[in-house]
Amino acid sequence: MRGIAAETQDVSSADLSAVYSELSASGCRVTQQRKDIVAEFARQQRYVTPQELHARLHGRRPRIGLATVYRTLEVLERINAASRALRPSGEASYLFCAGAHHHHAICVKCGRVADVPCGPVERLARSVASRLRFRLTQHRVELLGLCERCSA
Amino acid sequence: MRGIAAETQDVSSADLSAVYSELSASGCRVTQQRKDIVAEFARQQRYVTPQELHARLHGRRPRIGLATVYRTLEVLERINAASRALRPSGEASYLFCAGAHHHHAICVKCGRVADVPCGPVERLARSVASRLRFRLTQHRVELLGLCERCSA
DNA sequence: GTCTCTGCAAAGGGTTTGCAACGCA
DNA sequence: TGCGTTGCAAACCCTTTGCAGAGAC
Repeated sequence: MRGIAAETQDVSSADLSAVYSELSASGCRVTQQRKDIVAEFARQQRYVTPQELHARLHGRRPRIGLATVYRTLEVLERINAASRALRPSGEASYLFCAGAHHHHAICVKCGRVADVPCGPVERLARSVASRLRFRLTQHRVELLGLCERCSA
Repeated sequence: MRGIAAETQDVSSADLSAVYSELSASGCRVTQQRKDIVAEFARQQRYVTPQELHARLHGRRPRIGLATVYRTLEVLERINAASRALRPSGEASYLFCAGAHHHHAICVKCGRVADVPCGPVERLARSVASRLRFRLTQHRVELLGLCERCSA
């Protein structure tokens, strides 16, 4: 389990390179726009909307279009480098997050996200499902609250 | 825990009356349109979008406007007679569902919903949160799969 | 009689799509 | 060079809002 993401907004360039490789391996081009988007996206360490990301990238050269941000995030989700969620308003938001299936604990104050391993959740889901005579195919869990720092 | 909803689409008129009373108690008018919407909504026993509900009510006399369906579902959620969720597309959908906080197991084939009590979920959430040093304020759980009948 | 609700249609706002130019590989 | 990608703007579509008339209490 990884705890609350470190304070620094630096992201190891290894993480970025891994994404670029995966893009390549999936037959996608690694363009300057995609690099810029991924770098800024990874820096966030929280759920961001395409619109927010676009605003942060604004003025970049070359100028990045909103549609490109949408399309890039869609690609990142497909190669498992991003996780998509919906805000209550219906807006989409994405978290830069690689690796095996897991869940998230989200700080309602600062937005930072901690990973929740799937194991315990899956055991619970299986036990509940068997009581309901339900054949589970998927489960979603989201914990909301205050992270250690924000609850101080 | 209530299991998969019964096959019959009849809804006890007691359920409907309870909603009407709650509407009244909240200072809302119990109009013919609201009665029609609640009756059709309750019959569904699954998550439905305002648009779907409107289509089913179409041609009713008096003719019901889509905006009225949206407004009524919003009111129902406020008085705890409906639960709102978002489809991956971002569309809103509602389930007629009263009572204490709980979660849902949803059949991906027929759409029927079984209630999942909150107890076990809350225990899990607390244990995970304490490991993350997270002060939990809310949690959301959704189980997806095949109900007993659809997996046969 | 008062005040909420309704239907209609227009406005709003996030997301997607079409297309010609661009630029990785 | 070929084909995926980009920027722009228009199209989409769900949802919300404004308003005058209708209806609940």
